[in-house]
Amino acid sequence: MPELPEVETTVRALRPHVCGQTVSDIVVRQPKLRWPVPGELAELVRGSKVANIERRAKYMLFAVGSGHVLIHLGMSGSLRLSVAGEPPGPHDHVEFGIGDKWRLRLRDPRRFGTVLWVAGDPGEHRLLRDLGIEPLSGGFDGTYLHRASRSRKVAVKNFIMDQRIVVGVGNIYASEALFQAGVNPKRRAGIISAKRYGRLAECVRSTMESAIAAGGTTLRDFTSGDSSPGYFKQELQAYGREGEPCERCAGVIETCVIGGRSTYYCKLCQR
DNA sequence: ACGAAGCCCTGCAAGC
DNA sequence: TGCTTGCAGGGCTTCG
Repeated sequence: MPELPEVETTVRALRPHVCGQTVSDIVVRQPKLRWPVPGELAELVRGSKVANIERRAKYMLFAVGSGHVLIHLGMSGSLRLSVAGEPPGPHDHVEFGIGDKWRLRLRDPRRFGTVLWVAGDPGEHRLLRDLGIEPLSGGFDGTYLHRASRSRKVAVKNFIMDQRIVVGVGNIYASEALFQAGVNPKRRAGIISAKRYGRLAECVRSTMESAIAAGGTTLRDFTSGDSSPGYFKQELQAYGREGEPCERCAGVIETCVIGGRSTYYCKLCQR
């Protein structure tokens, strides 16, 4: 679930329920995530208010007390609010009491997610300091991509998934944006023209915006235990559509592996 | 500096 | 039915 649009959707959904509320307690059932959940987390945040929730790349930053709780959903994570009293699921590894009404739970079967405490400036944190530009920010455009890609030999799909270049683009939206832009995902990043990067940047942006508008794929229902599948899946034109007709030409969606990740594209109209 | 591969986990679907 | 295999929306780390 968690690429930029899903993380953004999560943050927007949580804010009205969580901001201004006091963290009453923390339960860590499984501290072995991507990195160990800090043992002192509970005493650091218990009794403090959540002042704000922000997103940077695919990370969420909860401003609590004197610092921030940094959360990444990894491959299989989701954050959901349950009403207090509802029993946790088998993969609800970390849980925050929010006020006296809610439980905020990190559910993450594969445990690639992250829950860390950041004491200082989050922008200086080692996980955040080298991150690239936000694709929905003003500075993200074809000129930026073109300049950053010169002499790069990686496939353009890997290039736009590189979080040091542009953040938030994961395996699904990389295929989608390249499909919309008519750019072959295997093409070397360094030989693509500025004009084509202009179109690609627009397509990355519009794909993200459409997905956010569709509500992402997580956290549709706060009070129920499981989340609904989300609407954007219906709008995918390339990802997961192997063998189906291309929506933009007479071709057929094919699949290949780039950088170890499955990739969907149309050989005919993506050059 | 860059690029490719390994690795961290569990769940699920497909194939035998 | 039950086992094995491969694959899954991420990204840090290591190696060449």
